Amino acid sequence: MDRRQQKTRTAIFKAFGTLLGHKNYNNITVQEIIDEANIGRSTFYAHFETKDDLLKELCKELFGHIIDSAIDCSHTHGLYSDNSVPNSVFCHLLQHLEENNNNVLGLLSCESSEIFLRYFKDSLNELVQTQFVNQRREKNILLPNDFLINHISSSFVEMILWWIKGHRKQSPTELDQYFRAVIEPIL
Amino acid sequence: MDRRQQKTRTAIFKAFGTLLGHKNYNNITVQEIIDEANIGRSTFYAHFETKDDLLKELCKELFGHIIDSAIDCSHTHGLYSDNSVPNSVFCHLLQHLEENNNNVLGLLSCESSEIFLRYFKDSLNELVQTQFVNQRREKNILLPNDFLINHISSSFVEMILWWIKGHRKQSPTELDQYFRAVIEPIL
DNA sequence: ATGTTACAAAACGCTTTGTTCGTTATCTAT
DNA sequence: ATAGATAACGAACAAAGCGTTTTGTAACAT
Repeated sequence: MDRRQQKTRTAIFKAFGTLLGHKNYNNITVQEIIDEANIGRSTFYAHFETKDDLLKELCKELFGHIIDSAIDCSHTHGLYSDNSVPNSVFCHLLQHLEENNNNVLGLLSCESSEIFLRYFKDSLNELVQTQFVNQRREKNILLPNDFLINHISSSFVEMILWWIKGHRKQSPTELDQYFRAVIEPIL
Repeated sequence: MDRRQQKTRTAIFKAFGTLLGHKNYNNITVQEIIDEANIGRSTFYAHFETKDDLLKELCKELFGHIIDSAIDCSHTHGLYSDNSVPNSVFCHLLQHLEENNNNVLGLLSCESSEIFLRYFKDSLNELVQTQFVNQRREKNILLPNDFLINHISSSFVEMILWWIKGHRKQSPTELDQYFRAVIEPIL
């Protein structure tokens, strides 16, 4: 792919991320993104139809990578197959988050975090679907499968939100413990 | 209070609700609200500073009533004090929701439901805080209190979201069972 | 009945949006 | 190295939406 395209694309993403760091999504204008990215107006619209489109593409890249990495992880040393740390996809996810490549945490911490968390949850749902189908016991036979999946990924995402709002005082391992404590009893 | 004020206020709320029924919040213009409510432009701005302000006020009225009613309920026949149905604040909440006064369900079902759910969760947090403090056992001594509260109200709200997305096939009683099944094991 | 207050309607300046177009700079392939 | 393709620039544009102001009218409370 043309280097120029790649350059402007990342410039836009970076500028967008920077702005999100100290402004609400709704209050960011396209012009601000353009200025921050130092590109021409028509160039922006050549890459993205609207601001919403930019958001969607950013999320696609962001969470696409995260989930892919999680799936890889679960393939290489299998879910719950041994007790070595990290022993769950979620713990792996948490550590991946704390490494904070691509400034994921910055985006999840910003005023408009809700938007990203919602995308995040959708991605997670697919992951949980593939990972937890075989984890069910007789205990919860009365619970519909999709309810359970929704509950698990929601709990994870909302934990992240809580974690961030509390200024990330806990380590990934601690969070993983909390998460297990509320999820494993119902599996 | 002046009858005229009350009339326009409710007219605006109603128009806003109608529009939200088939348009995304972000794509609704003030002018559309004005036309739908059949009022003058300046009148709208005499009542609400912005569209966001209108949203906030609507949520305040909506969830204020719901939570108040829930608190009343818990006072009158006490939480978990007897086994009569409804025996939990949440079951009461669910039934209250299904009665659907003020078109709460309509708003929670619309494209912009996320916004309302977020307000809903904030209100719920306070409720859970007051109701669940004494419910803890030694079992979960390792879990921070605010984590638990967040987990409980998040789970409830996300269940509602799941319920609505699935076209509300379950009854309040069923939902209450699901909710207990994922919450009580960790208390 | 009277003073007060809310509403309607129109016009206003301003900001933001998304598009167009001619020019310039930078790439890729040969 | 060069030619042809393509991306970026930048200025200008119409259109849409916002929030304010003003003037006149109707409804209200007491």
